[in-house]
Amino acid sequence: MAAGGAERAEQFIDHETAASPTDHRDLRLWLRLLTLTTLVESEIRGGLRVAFDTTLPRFDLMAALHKTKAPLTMGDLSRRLMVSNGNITGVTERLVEEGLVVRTRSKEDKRTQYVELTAAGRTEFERMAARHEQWIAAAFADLSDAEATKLMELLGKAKASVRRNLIAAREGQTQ
Amino acid sequence: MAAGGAERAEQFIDHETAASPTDHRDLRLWLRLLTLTTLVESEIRGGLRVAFDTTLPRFDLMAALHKTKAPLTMGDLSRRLMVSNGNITGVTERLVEEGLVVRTRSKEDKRTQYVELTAAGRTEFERMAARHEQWIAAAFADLSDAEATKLMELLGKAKASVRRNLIAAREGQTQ
DNA sequence: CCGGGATAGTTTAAGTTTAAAATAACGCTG
DNA sequence: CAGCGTTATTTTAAACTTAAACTATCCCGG
Repeated sequence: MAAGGAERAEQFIDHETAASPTDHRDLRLWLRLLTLTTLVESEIRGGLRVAFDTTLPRFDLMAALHKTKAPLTMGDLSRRLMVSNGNITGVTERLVEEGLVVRTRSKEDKRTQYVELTAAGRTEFERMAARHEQWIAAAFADLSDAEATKLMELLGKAKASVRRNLIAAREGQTQ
Repeated sequence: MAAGGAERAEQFIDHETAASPTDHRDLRLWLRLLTLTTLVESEIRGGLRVAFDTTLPRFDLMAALHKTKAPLTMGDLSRRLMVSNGNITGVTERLVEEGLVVRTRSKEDKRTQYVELTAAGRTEFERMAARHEQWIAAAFADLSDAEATKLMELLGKAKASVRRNLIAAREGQTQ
C-alpha cells in the first residue's frame, strides 16, 4: 500500500470481473449492476462512518423523514425503505437514543407511531446530505448528460420489467 | 393479501418513488440504480429461501467456487465477493456444516485455507444456478438486445467513473 | 356490543455484515 | 538465525436484516 502499486493488476478483481465470457446476456447485466451498486454503497457506508460516525440505514431513515418534511409512521418508513418492519423498530430506537428523531403515539389510532426529525436531527442530516450528494456526484462525474439520461431511461425500463416479469409473476403464481 | 388487491395503488411506493422532482440528476440516478438492485436482490433472496432453503451469501460463495472450477482461498473469496474476510469465515463454516464445501490447509503456506465444492455442493449449486438464471432472465425480459447492450455499456462507464472519481480519489487523498 | 379478521408495531431467532483486534505463519534483512 | 514487518485468517462486538410469531388495537357485521 505504501509501496507504489506494483500489484495493481490484481486489485480490481470483483464479483463481475470474475465472470467468465460464456455467461449469458442477462446474467452479465445483473452482475454488472450488482457490482456497481455494491461499489458505490460501500464507499458511502465508509464515508458516513468516517465523516459522521453513522451508518447507511440511519442516514436512509433520516433522508426519508427529511424528504417528506412531515412525520411518517413506522409502516411508512418500512415501505419506503423497502425493509421489514422489525428492522425499522431497531434503527429508529438508535436514532431516538442519539436524539436525532422522536417517536410519538397517534391519538386517533393507538397502534400507530409517528416518527419525525428533531431540530438536531434536521441540522445533522443536512450536513450529511450535502456531503452525500458530493460523493454521488463524484461517482457519476464521467457520464455526460445524454448518457445519464439514457441510463435513467434504461434503468426505468428494467425496473418495470422486474415488476412485471419477476415480482408480479411470482405473486400471481397459484392464486 | 387473500382479498383481491384493492389497495394496489399504494403498494409500489419505494425509496425512489418517494424522491421529489427537484432532486439533482446524479442523486435520482443513484436512487433508481439502488431501487432496481434492491428489488431484484430481494426477489432472489426469497426465491433461494423458498425453493432451496438457502441464502444469497451462500449461493454467491458457491457461485464463485463453481465459476473458477478450482479451489479458492478465503482471501480470494473475500476479494471476489467484495465482503470482509471475517464474513467469509462464517459463511464458509455453515457451508461446511451442510457438506457443500470443504476446507483444506495448504501444505506450502500453513496460513492459507483452500475452499472447494464437494460433489454434493456442485450438484446442488447447478440445480440452484439453473433456477437463478431463469429469475434473472425473467427480470430483464422486457429489454431488447439493443437496450441490454446499451445498458451494459453505460453501467461499465459508470463503474469506471466510480473507480476513478470516488474510490481512487478517496484513496489518494492525503498520501 | 361483541366476536373475529385485519392492521401497526414489537419481539425473537438465526444469519449476515463490518471494522478492529488478535493470532499465526511467512520471509527478509542484518 | 533472530527479529520484524507483512500477510492470511479468525475472533469479537456491535449493528443490521429477515421471517415468523406475538401483542395490541381497530373496525366491521350481525
